[in-house]
Amino acid sequence: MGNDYKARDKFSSIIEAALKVFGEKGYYNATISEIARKAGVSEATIYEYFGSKEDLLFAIPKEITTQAVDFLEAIGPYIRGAENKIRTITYGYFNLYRDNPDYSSLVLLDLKHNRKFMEAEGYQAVKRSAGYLLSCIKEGIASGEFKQGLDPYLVRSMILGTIEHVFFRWHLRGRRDELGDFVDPMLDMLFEGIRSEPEPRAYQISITLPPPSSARNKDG
Amino acid sequence: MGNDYKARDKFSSIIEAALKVFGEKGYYNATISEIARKAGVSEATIYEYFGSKEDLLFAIPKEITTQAVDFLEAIGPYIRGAENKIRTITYGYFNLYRDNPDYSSLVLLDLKHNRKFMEAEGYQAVKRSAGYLLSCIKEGIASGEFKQGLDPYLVRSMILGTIEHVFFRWHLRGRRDELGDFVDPMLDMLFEGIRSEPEPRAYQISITLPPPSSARNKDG
Amino acid sequence: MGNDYKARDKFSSIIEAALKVFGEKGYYNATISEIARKAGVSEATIYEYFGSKEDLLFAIPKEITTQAVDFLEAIGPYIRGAENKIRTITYGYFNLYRDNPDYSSLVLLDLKHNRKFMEAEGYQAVKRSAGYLLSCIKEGIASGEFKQGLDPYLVRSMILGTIEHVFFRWHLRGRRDELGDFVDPMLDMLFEGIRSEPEPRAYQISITLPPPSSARNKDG
Amino acid sequence: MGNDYKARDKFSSIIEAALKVFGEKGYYNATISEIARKAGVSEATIYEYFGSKEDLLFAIPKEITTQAVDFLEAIGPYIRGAENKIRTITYGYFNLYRDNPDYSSLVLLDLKHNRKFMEAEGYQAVKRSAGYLLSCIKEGIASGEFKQGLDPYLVRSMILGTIEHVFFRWHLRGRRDELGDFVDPMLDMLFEGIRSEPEPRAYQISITLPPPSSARNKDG
DNA sequence: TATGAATGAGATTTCATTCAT
DNA sequence: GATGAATGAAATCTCATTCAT
Repeated sequence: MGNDYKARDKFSSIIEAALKVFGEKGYYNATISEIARKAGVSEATIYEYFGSKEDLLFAIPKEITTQAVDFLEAIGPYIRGAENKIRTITYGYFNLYRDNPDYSSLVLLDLKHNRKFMEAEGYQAVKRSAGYLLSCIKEGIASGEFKQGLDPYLVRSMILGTIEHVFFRWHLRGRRDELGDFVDPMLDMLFEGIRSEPEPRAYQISITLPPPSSARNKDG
Repeated sequence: MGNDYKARDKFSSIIEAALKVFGEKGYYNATISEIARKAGVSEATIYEYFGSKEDLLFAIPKEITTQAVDFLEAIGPYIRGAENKIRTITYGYFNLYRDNPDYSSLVLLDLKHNRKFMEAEGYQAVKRSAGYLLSCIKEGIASGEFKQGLDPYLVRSMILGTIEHVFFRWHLRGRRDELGDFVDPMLDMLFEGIRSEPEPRAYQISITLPPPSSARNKDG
Repeated sequence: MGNDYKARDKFSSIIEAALKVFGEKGYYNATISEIARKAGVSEATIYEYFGSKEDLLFAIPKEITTQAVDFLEAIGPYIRGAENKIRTITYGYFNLYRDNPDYSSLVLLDLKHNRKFMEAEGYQAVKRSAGYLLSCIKEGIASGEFKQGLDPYLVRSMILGTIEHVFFRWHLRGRRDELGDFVDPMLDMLFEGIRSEPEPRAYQISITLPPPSSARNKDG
Repeated sequence: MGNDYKARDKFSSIIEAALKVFGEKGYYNATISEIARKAGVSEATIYEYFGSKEDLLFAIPKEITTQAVDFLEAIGPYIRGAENKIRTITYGYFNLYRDNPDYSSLVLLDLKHNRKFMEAEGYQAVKRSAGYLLSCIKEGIASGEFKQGLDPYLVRSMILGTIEHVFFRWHLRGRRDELGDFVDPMLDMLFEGIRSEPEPRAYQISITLPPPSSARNKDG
């Protein structure tokens, strides 16, 4: 048990070190040796826990994304309306990426480009999160909140694509500039564009006509 | 002249081979040796034309993107309205990425993540194209086509982010599925969301009143 | 401890192999691959112990020269007179070069021409030994053993230059001919040339005069 | 003939460029390409004139040393005494090395370490010059100017070794410091050490004695 | 379980040299 | 004779990975 604890410790410190090193230098320019140094273990130890460099890469999102999605799915039912759910999820991404820059760098600059990742276990968490977002969009269409005939995949691509694009530029420019809150403005635009038109309603108009007068007769 | 022709030939066949190999395997997994084989030249010859592997990578967008941007900027003035201009540019990206999948793979999976690329000459063309898109968005805001107070950078991020995200998935899924035309639906949503509201108009309502009758008095 | 022993072993066998290969072929014509083969390790192992080919080159004199200089400096105080000290040092060089032909080849044919070596750590030992020789020459001048006004640097250059030149020729001629002991003849010449003149002494002369004769008076 | 002239021109400019580049960077770090650039010809042209990089290296001393030796040998007969001849030769080396630093760098740092050079044609000139110096030393011994029993090879090694050593250090220290005239002091020491002792001569001493006086008689 | 030490397998890059024009 | 263009042949160095202890 003490061993388990220590093992968990090592496992975590390796993941943590890998996250930092991968995030800073990118997968290909990172070396196992540097990760080992930063984790305070030997290189060989890393291979005790992870089968290969790539395995280690793939293990990272599994740890982090799972937590995030669990949370989002847990609070989902308590939020009313597709727009609000989507807003919550989007902020989930935003906060996750902003507060863990190494992680977002890793995901956006390394993981996303790795075809093998799609076959790895860690990809499931990512998929779940994207699937959850999709289901909320579909819900909005089904409930009539959003226009009928919308392509929910495209809507999701717009949301995720925008987030990724903005963070992308942020990373490539060295995270220098402040990341403003672009989520609300983005969703405002988007919802404005996809919200269903109000039904043409019949308005009740009451008009009180003045009593006919002689003057009136004259005019007539 | 014969020489020039041959030299240009080699130059092009190296670029072409590099595009293909980089596009397929990614920068780090591509080898000069494979590019040389595919181009039908020796490895050393590649180094005659390009100083290093990275130089070769950077030389590709310079060749391709420049052409595309030149074209867009040339026809720009003949297109009326910000929406139309933006639509044209977006289709420019779409067609370029769809018709040159190796190129889009290269740009989206390799070049964009390379910080050094931002300092390379070839980056200028990419920047010009993004700058042109931005100016059209600004123009739409200035002309009143789009809502006042819009963040043009965010709008651009939405457009580019969506395109990139969709192509991204396409590449990662092995370009299996058909790429539908998502540009029009996307822009429809977006324009709907950012177009200025029509001014509240005064509607003319004509009412023909029935002549007052005794029955009426009774009712009242 | 077993590990230390083995590591020291490898370190030494690499140094030894490098000494031999560099000594035989010269730095530029030697290859890491041959050194590795001769040392019985892989090429990569060499890079575990030495950062680069040049580092390996520079590591050799550090090992060897240090020992030699330590010895000379240790026995220095027990030797009386500048001439004797210089003779001892010169024989130190002579024996070192003669008994370690690969080493002298290395030093004379490779190291001495490497400007970077002058900035490397291993150069210190070489410098110390030359400095020690210089100080003995200065001592001889100060004590009056040698002529006043001598340039001690020039004297040192004559000693070292002669040694180097002779070994040089020896190496270039393939170490065929026997290396006679040229140290004593050389120093005899040199000391003869730089030793102070003996003070002009007063000689005692006895003359026995013949008795004065009449003849003599006539002459006068 | 015009062609011959031009050809000679190219030949010379290649030699000149090679001298400069080899002298500055050393043989191994020099490239044919740089020499070609500096000579204003194509790389291929160099191979028209010289069979290989090494041939080019060896061709340099042939040109330069031959001239110098020719001159020395020509004036030799007009100089009286071995010491004077040796002094003249030594100054010949000194001036040649000092006035053509690229050449001395080349000779001392590259050529001298090249065993193949000893088999090359250009080596003959070097050998002639050393042989001439040796013959002058032998002449001095034979004529009785120098001590009998001297090893003329050792004397030559002392002279050449000293010169080389001093220039060596000069080059390795980047030719920063002024090169004083060390030839005269060096030869003064050396000649002092090898000059034959004057024969013990019979000196003629005349003494004029005072005439014998009465006082003398008393003393007797 | 943990690791120090060792290495196999390549990749990039460099240049002297050749040859068709 | 001159050369632009092409390349064969290596060499250094890097790292993920393994294994005996």
